[in-house]
Amino acid sequence: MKLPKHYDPSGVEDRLYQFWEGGGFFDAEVDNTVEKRFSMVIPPPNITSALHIGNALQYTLHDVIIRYKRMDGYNACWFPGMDHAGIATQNVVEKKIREENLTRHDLGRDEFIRRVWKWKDKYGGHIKRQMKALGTSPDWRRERFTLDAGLSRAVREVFVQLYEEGKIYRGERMINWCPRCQTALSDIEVEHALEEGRLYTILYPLKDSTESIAIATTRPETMLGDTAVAVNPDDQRHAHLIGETAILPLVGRGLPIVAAAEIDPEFGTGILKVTPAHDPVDYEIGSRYDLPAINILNDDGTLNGNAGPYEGLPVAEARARVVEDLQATESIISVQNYPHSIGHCQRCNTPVEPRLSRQWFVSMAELAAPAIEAVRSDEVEFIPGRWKKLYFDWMENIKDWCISRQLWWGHQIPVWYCQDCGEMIVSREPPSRCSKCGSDNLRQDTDVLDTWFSSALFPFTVMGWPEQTPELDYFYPTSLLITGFDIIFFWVARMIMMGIRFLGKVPFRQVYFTPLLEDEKGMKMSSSRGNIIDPLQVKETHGMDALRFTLAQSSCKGRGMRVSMRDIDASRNFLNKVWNMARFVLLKLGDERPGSPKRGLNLDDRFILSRLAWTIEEIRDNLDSYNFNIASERLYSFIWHDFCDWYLELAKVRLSSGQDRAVKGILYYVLKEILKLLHPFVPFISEEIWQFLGEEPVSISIANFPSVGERDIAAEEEMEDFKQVVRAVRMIRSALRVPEQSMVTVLMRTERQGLSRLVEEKYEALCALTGAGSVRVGRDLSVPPDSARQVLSEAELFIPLSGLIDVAAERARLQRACNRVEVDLLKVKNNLENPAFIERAPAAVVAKERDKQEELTGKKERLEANLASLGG
RNA sequence: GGGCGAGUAGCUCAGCUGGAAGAGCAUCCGGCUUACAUCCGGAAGGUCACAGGUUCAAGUCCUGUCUCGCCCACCA
Repeated sequence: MKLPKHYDPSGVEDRLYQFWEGGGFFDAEVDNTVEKRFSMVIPPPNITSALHIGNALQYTLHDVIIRYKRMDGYNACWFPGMDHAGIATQNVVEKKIREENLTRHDLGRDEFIRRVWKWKDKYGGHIKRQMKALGTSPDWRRERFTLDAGLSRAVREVFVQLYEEGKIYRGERMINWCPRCQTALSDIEVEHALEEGRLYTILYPLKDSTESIAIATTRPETMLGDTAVAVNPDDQRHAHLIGETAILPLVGRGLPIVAAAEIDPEFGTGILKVTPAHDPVDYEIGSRYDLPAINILNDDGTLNGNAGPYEGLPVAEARARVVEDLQATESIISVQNYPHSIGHCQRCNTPVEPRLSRQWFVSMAELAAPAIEAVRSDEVEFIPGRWKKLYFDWMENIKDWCISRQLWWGHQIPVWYCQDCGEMIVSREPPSRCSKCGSDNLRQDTDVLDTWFSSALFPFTVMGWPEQTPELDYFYPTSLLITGFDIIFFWVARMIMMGIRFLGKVPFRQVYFTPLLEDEKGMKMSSSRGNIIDPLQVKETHGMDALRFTLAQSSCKGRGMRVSMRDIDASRNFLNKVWNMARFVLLKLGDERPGSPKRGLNLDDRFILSRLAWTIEEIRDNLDSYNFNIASERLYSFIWHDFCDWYLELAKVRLSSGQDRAVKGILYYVLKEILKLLHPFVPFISEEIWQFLGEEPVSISIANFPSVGERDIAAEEEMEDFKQVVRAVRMIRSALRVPEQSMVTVLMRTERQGLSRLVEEKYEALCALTGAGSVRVGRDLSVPPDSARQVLSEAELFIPLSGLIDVAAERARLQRACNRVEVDLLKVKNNLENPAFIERAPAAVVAKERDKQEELTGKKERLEANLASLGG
């Protein structure tokens, strides 16, 4: 059986995935006899998700690491799962039933939830199939869903415990309300964006006076909820107003004028209208002075009965009408354009309304303290470390977390209210009767919990908590979390807090934050911008390995990484190279499967083994430190430039002369090592080739990851010399347009023993790799006067030219080379003529500088002589 | 208003603890050389954003400045 000429991923990938899954190669068992253990939990994708390039990146990096660890002898487990994604999923299903002209209210809660589950079974979890297409290797048997029975039980357990210790409470607070989703949101679910708005300055008359005060606002309609006016007590212009009463235009309500230090006298007129029910600052002031809070909004964002004649209008319309009416009474003295920041719902981008509302909250400060310490002490290590600062800034000023959502899809809050006596019962399981009055007329709180509440528990609930499972003993804390920095507050911080609180241990030892994906112009990739790369399409055209390799190779430590189709083309080309390299080796091997030779190694062998050793070391180091880009670059350049460009080309010569026995063994050995190194990055193609080899183990996914060998620096340096000779001959031939067919004699004059010996030893290879017909080496060669000359570090090459060369071009080239050398020489001279340098620089550096000077001087002389010989 | 990150070849980026500017793509020239034209060989291309400073020595360390990107913040 021979490898086909081109690697065709389609067909291969799916077949291999089935082979892996069927063979249980990704499964991990608790095994206390194995000390080396490694675990990760997936950032659970939403059930509504389709695989986009962003999660393709994250899952690829997960998979590189987990496969590497698995091969490296770790009992490595990757726990998969999915998130019920409260708002997102509910929105999708609501949209769907809208096609039947139904709202969720038409269906009722139970029926609606039944529909969502139905939807989940039918359409949800595409992403799981897509993760398989990507080649990811979690232990699928351990998959959990945040809303399944076990995790729901854990959620109730956590809720009740936090409630019992007073960390969860219910209260009326200023929250963010999305009028479209009709639910409360937490502060971090609000995204601020600068929008063009207007600043209106409105006159409020003073009671018992003919005077008015001017107040600036961007939201005139909220005046309907005004219950006071405030000024800064230190503001000389306005302090005298404190204690007086202003009259609210259009409404006529009297507003006490109070003092508030938070008012910036520089802004607007320095006077603030106070609307306690619809602004966080106003709420503060309101509660200080015990002012009434008048809510003017319905849940859907229209104005309510408190707005009098404006009742029923949406906010925007109400604003226009209020402005109109104010203008009619000439109460508006100025309107100016004023761009300002407006909060929007993260899910539906509707402007949110700050609003006073009765909700459930988690008190965070106490939970945060040990979580801050855990990161400060590197018990949880952040990589890159700069994200620590962001974490600390947020955690040290953490606000209470609004966890109740007025949705139906989610974990319903485990609180019941007695309809008879009003008692509130917080319980893990539904109570049958009221603990106070014994009534069975109980009703559960209708709200559900923020989706992130259950996500925060995922690292331990995925292992079966609150049961004391062997998995928790063995795999918790997990070793590593890989995620995006955009969910550092939503998820990472909360997991750390909950892990410490409920398990007494941090949930993970390290967090690697991936960069965010950008297109080739540096724009954030998003479907709305239309600049995304669709992984499934790439699978069709290039294969998933090409995508995986590109993503790993682009994953730098910056904030963003740019990826374009060109990069994926380049990866595809690389994999084609790998394929053909394997094809070549197998072609030469036939049915042989030689062992790796220990004796009879020549320079080429020693060179490639040494480069391999270095490459393995680099890959291990860089994977261990999550420098995926460097690891992939090292692998790429070893395979392509060390192995294919040099070792294989040299091997051809040796194989054709039929003299070398070691070469086949080395070819085969290095091929296998390369496949193993490749496997974490490009599992499909490496497995496919491995299967052709018929090697043990049956899957490369459980082969041993290569271990670091000894380097042979001398061999690498000697080979470097040889490469330089080859390159010099090629260059001079190319520059002078010596046709490929015409055999030339290269004369090499060198003082250096090593070089001439090398040329003699590798004479055949030198001719083969350069197209030279013959090479003569010696100190005193007689060089024909019309020779073209190439200067090597310690030698000169001549090609006798009987025919024509482009003298002018060659002279220009030499002149440029000469200039470059002169610049370098000048720098060296400056150093050496500087007494301070001689005195203070380390001796080794000074010696090196002297060597450099000698070398450059020689080079310069030769170049000049050469130039002269061209008649320059 | 604070904070973070980036500015190195036409493009995307390496360059770790300071000691002769690197790679890949793109470009140009030459090649179907017994695995690969998704390839091979060669070349060209850089005041390392700017200005100071520390040092014998600065993409590399320090201080400013500019440009871009992204977070956070209750100036209504």
